[in-house]
Amino acid sequence: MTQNPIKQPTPAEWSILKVLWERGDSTVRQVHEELQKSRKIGGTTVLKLMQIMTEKGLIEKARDRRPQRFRAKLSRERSQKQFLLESLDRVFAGSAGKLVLHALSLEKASPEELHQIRELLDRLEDAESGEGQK
Amino acid sequence: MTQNPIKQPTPAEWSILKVLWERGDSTVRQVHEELQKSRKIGGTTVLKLMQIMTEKGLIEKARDRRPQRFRAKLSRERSQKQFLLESLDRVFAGSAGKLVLHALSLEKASPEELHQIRELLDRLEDAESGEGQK
DNA sequence: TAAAAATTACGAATTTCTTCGTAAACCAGA
DNA sequence: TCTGGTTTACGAAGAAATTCGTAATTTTTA
Repeated sequence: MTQNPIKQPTPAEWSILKVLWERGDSTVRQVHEELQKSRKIGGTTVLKLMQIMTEKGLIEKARDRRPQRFRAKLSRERSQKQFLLESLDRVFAGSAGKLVLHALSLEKASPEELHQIRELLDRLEDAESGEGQK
Repeated sequence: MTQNPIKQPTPAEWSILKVLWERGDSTVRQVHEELQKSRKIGGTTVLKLMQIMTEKGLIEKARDRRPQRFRAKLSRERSQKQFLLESLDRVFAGSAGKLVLHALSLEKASPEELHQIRELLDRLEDAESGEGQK
């Protein structure tokens, strides 16, 4: 077997992963400093969380020398996609379209992003129309 | 004050809400029967969950006569939107565009949905272009 | 190298979620 | 009305998530 059934990160774990993705491999101290900017949290709490995440396989030690550095094992993109896949069933009854429509209606996407979305949409609809004549 | 800081439903709670949304106001027994189609779960477990959900304000009694009926307090749409709003920060670092792009790339939206998405996109980009000259 | 500082391990308390057993309350038919 | 089945309340156990204190270990520095 390769990997245990991939477990979704918990909210606290997402916050740690976010730091690792944004500033690259980091020590516990660095992660702690970053998290403290947005909320009160103890240093050993962060350490413990990161130890558990290591057991779970969410992160790994980037090196063993003493101020250990950790890195996220999965890319941000991969993790986000996984998150959406699981949310689809639980929250949107499988309807990806509903999900997208709701997300768009939040009106929080930038013009550039809207443009990218349109391009992706074009590709998807093209693929769609070609489908019939296989 | 009106409402406590809206708490996201837990996975088990989503599954109960789904039943209430899909078959309308229901008794504990009815919800239980529905849930059992997809997984093993005790009757009193469902009851307890629904009692807690009532305390939290997620659902409410539709009537008090003995086989009590419950209804979801928030619409499915409202709840889904709320879910996305919270996911945005936690998972997508605020980028709604990223969220939509990932969701689309799952390629799980139907042609009709893609069409609806395009229409919404048109409206959003129109609004966007008009923006500059306020 | 010894003391101080930083880092890590360990264990445990707390909270939330999920689960259910048991008992109380209620209702419907005999 | 009595009684048996249904429905509801209550309490509590077990698992997962979050939190941290204390102690052990390692590194730094004086």
